[in-house]
Amino acid sequence: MDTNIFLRHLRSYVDVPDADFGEFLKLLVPLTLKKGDHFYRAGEIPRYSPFILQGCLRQYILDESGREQIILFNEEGNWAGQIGSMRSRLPTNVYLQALEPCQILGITIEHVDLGMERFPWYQRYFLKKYPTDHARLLEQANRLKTEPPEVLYRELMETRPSLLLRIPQHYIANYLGVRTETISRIKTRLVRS
Amino acid sequence: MDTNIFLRHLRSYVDVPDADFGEFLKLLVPLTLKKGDHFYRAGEIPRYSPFILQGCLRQYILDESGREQIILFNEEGNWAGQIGSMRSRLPTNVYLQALEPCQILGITIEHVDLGMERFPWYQRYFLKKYPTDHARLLEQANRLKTEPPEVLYRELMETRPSLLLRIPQHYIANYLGVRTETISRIKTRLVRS
DNA sequence: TAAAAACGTTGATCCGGATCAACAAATTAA
DNA sequence: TTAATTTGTTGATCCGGATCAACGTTTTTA
Repeated sequence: MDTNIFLRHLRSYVDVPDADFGEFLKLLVPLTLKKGDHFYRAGEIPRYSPFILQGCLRQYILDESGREQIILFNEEGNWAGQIGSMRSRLPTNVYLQALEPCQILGITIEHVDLGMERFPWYQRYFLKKYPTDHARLLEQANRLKTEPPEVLYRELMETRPSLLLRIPQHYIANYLGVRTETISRIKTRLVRS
Repeated sequence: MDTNIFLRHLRSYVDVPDADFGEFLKLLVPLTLKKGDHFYRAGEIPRYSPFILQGCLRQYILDESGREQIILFNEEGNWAGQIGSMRSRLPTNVYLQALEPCQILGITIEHVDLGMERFPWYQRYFLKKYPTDHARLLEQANRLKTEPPEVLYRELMETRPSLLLRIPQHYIANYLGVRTETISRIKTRLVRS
């Protein structure tokens, strides 16, 4: 199991001494998911926060009418967790599902705390990452509300081209808030021009 | 300056001993805002996180085209802050502006930490409030993207009727992602039925 | 308190995306 | 490897909200 991508992720935020990384890894447990598996469901309190070594997942909620609404996609090299829910012990209301076979490193909230006690850089990592993520998520949510779908789709092509290759198009459509037919038409429009 | 609303807010999350509250209040500083004042702007690191004793504010961002996009409205009895930005010392990218004359209790990040050391209930308050807020915000952002504006407007009438009375309608329109004319038409439709 | 600015309404027209339907292509499973 | 299921495309029609314009009302400010 190649944990290099995890080290690179951490180092994109803070300095991580080579010596620490091996120790730190002991706090996480390797897990695998089959395509379609749910890592957790709404109503549960997740046991692990998952870092994705390989694969792709989607987070979605069920609205009052029972329709799935995709909140975001997570690819390898990122966390996909509802860590807030783990910390507060309040059930989450999101579903986390593997869209491909996945290799995961899972960490419990207890080990998060342990890690922060032992490794000062891990604390700094949180301090830097959390508010940034939160802000970016809100901003993205705002774009989904205001920008026309063609702009959003072009943005995805530029910022996350891999996503468009690996994920069924109707998931993209759902995420962007349009029908899959509309994505089809956007694509032909983009090719023409 | 009536701080009762603040005590009630805290007590809606955790038990606060009467004796503690007076002490705790010393960690906050009373501030006032005139209508139109900005409490902070994008690019700044806010000095205080504001609890609103009286009044109403809006949080908005400026998109690449320079258009204002309202993220949310905050009325009295709530915090309106970008506390993540204060903690991480990274500049925020949101504007916080008073839509009415406001009475505020401001707290610095240093005093937040001090408060958490001194008052265990304040720690529990954070633990309970933060993830809940985060989740609710995301869910609301998702509704703005998926629900038709008439549904959203009716929801506002039920959940935040005071908002519709005190805020200019074009702000509501911006928040819901439609034009002010559309709100006009929704209102007449709702009256008819 | 008068003038200016901000705010809200109504009508006409236009357009983008939804919807429905039929079919094609690609995956998955038996 | 064939059948079944999932996924994607294309066309026709419809509808909700954008846009533009004109006007009325309310709030600000001098």
